[in-house]
Amino acid sequence: MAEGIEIKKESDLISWYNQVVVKSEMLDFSAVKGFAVYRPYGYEMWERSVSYLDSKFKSVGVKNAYFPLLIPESILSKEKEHIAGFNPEVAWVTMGGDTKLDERLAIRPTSETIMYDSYSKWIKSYRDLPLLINQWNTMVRWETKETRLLLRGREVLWQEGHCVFRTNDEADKNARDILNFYKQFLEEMLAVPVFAGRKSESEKFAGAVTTYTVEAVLPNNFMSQAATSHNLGQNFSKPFDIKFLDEKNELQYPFQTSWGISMRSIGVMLLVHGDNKGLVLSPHIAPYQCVIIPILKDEKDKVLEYCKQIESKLREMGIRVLLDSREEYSPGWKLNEYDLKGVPLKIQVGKRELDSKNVSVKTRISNEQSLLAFNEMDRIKEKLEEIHKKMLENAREDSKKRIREEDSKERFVKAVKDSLYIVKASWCGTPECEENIKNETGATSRLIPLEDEQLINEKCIFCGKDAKVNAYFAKSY
RNA sequence: GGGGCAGUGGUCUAGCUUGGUUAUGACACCAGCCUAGGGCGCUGGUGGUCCUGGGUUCAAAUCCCAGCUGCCCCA
Repeated sequence: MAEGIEIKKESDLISWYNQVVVKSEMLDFSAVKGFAVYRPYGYEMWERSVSYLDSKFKSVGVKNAYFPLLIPESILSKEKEHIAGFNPEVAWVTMGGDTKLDERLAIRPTSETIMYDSYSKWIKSYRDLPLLINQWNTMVRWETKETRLLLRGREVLWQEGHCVFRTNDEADKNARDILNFYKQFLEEMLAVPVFAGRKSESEKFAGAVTTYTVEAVLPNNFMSQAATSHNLGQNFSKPFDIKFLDEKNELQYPFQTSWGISMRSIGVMLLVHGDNKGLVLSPHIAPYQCVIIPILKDEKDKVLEYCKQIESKLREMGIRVLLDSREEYSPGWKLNEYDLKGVPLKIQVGKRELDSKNVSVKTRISNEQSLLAFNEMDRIKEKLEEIHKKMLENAREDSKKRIREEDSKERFVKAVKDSLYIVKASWCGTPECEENIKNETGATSRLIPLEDEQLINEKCIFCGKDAKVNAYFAKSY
């Protein structure tokens, strides 16, 4: 069983993070660098995420399918920017048993190429469009830098949606609609507020026309990309020879999107909400929303019987509840254990509660304890909703405090270099300027707001040329 | 890509500088007793490729080299 949290969140964020993720029994390291083990407690959060998102995707007509893990090099290389972007981090299969393969096979770093190879066979007429397909799978990118549980692994659990449309407008709308689903997921399920925007030229997906992104603010003034959605234009339909005949009997190249969210989003949630006692989970994602801890001293059997009544009542209400009646652990031990695991509500029940037909309810976020009558238990449901709302609100306020508009280059460089705060500033948007910013500060542009905004300054914060957009700058995981 | 730090029963660790008896302690785990409103207590017990491989040596957890894993810094 897990022990206490020794490393504080504020003193060393990553050590703290590794500690709570492992000790809460969500994930573990494996023998291979960058490949994590997802234990039941962690995997259940992913299952809940999958089920939420899957029904969102299906609500706009997207169907699930499954494409191969391995991609022949000739197919992966068809789109030039795409292969240039991914080549350094592709893992290759070169042997089949003892035999060297004639053509090496890439373990998918993403599936645009293998899927569009099929799409070119399936799409013949405007009647075949739109084609809306998603797959839940894992991909492998051979990260050479440091890897981190959930945040940057070599194998990533995710979904990738790949849609094909007749017009650019339809494609762009799809990319934005999905981005909106991601934003809803992060806020409604994980209580993680995000900023939506688009990526700069150098940060966008290899082969995309536009990459939309949702980014979360972290407690160390980093930003983390929680999901992306790409408008691919005709950049893939042309090299992959995906064509359809329109109503006028003319051959056209369709417009495509691809979009994905990974289990990193769960990691971001842990960073945003966790504290020195462990995880803090939104009731919407928590495997257990509520744990009952019996105080088994006087009238043990009656107390236990009462606990079971409470358990079944909560279960009837559709609440995910755990009654932990193990006698080998003390109540105090259990309180600490479920704090570590982030359970939103703890219900303590002993002789006192039995006699008064009450339950004592304690929240994870504020550790406030209150008394609730047995016949008022409907309020638990409200309490859970309040907790989620409060978590989102708190995180939103915290995010805002960490962002500042800036118009002095000197302060900009210092702020992002030392992660003092996240900077929003006017910017020229060119790859050269971004490269220089990265070299000097270690930070990059994280997003450019979607709506047209008034420029903070006429000139670029860094190079002083004419500014084109406002952008957020921070280091990232 | 370059550099640095770390790795000792399940967990955290002492020992390493200066090689030498049976590898230290705490927690966890198991048995029994005892307890119970924020990590109870007592007694006894199980558990070790000292990260892996090689080298130096009469002798390596300890010194040297390489690799693996984790973390940090620089490009």
